[in-house]
Amino acid sequence: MQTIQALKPLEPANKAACRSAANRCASCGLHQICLPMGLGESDTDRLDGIILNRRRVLRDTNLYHIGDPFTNLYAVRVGHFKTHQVSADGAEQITGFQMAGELLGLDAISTDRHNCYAVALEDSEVCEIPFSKLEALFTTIPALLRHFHRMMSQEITRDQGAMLMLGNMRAEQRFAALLVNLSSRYKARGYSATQFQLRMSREDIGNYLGLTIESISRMLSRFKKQGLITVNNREIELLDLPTLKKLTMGEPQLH
Amino acid sequence: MQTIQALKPLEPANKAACRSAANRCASCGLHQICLPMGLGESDTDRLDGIILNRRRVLRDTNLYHIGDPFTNLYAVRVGHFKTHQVSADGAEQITGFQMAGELLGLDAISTDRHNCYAVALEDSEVCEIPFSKLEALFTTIPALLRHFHRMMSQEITRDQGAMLMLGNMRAEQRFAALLVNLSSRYKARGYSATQFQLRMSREDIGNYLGLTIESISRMLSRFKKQGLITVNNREIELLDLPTLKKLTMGEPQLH
DNA sequence: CGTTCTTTTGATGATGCTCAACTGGGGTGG
DNA sequence: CCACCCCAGTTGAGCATCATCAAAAGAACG
Repeated sequence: MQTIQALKPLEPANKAACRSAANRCASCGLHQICLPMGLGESDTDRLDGIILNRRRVLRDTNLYHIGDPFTNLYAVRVGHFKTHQVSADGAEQITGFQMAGELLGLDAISTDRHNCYAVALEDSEVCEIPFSKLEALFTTIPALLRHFHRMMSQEITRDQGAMLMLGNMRAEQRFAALLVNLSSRYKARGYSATQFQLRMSREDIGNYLGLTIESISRMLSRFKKQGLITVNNREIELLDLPTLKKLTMGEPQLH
Repeated sequence: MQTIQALKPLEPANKAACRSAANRCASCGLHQICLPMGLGESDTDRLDGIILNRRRVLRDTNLYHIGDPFTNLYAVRVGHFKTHQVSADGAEQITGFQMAGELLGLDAISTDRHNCYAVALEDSEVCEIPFSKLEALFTTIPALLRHFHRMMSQEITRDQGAMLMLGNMRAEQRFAALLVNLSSRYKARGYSATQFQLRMSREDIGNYLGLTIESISRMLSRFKKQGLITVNNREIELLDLPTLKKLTMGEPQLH
């Protein structure tokens, strides 16, 4: 079970101790994906200087709730998260799954309050980035500001891609698209592109894709029967990535 | 027809002339919605100083194409735009409708190329904001940077709201949500919240909402029959905004 | 006033949802 | 250790929503 998945014990609350070498951006395996991407050594250190807290978030607990006052951005250090919105009638919509090196909280800047819920899909850790201190750094580290803008812009593009999926694709396309997407993100992080764990429940997958849990289950069975994947609970292997990629495209449109 | 809708003639290509008083941010009716929001007089002038071009975009023509190199952001000054994505199989998805005071091009920052198409829905005008010059201003006008971040963040929230709509709502809810959304945006700009023109075609509406043109047409007829709206081509009046708002919520979810 | 494009309306059907029953793994308690 | 429960997931049957196809009506434009 992920709940009791081994995590290196956190250092004592003493902040200086928390910033031992292993916790520094410079020595973090994600620093070429995460916020410090492209920064020189000294600038990375200055960014490091404002990230005083790592925070552990247990499975199924919230990193933040909608409406919480906004003070920090968070970078996922270990684990996985989902973010979700809730509509007026209480319907939930998962707006994204976040993995190591990705930022959480960008949507809160506009209103100074968080505009979604962020929940850990497994026991996870985040780096807490005080936004006001980050803003202060922007004035003296242009490269940091640049990359921050890129990350926000990327989030916009990502969301618009999700709109494309929800608005235009059939169930099978959407599901294939999610698998291919996860695959490429794991690959970018040095993990296998074809074998990984689905950190989210079938229900989460269905919700994200605008489908029901039953539909997801049926597609998993079908893909398995077709020899495209193997599944064992949440462990999945993509046996035929090229065909899955083709599936994301569906029938070519006529006009 | 909108095609021949009266537009004040543009000044000659002479840039100095183009920045006549009427064209300046300070005297623009949108400056409390648009990028200069909250800036003092002198900072507004400095922002003004980098916006040398207004650009006219005729109906059904592109402000930019996907893949175009990114050099400028654009603020809608007059008219309306739509942005759309195209998937691998050629399916189009409209990701948003933009009106006066809204920014176009934020999605291009991440890759230095535009990641969507922007098309004028009617003869329109935009203010061209050279992004590199804007970045230069950021270092000396913190309030400008702040508000820029807010606008990007707002775009993220907006897109995630659209995901909620596409993933969870039924046809009727989506359509009511669009009407209510347009209504509030016109209201924020000082126009009537209940009477306005639908600048986009039925096809555009359907595409944006993930529905077919026939479904849109049927809902318009139904709403009309129910006394919620009146429609005449693209002219629409919302007769019962409270009920429309209720419709956006659909049946309250059980759990 | 014919041509063309957009919109409306109707009839039919497929995709994916709802409801329901069943399976299997994991944890708990006797 | 087994019995039991509980929850997540799977599978099946029927159905609703919305798409598709088709045709006609209305608006725009030369």
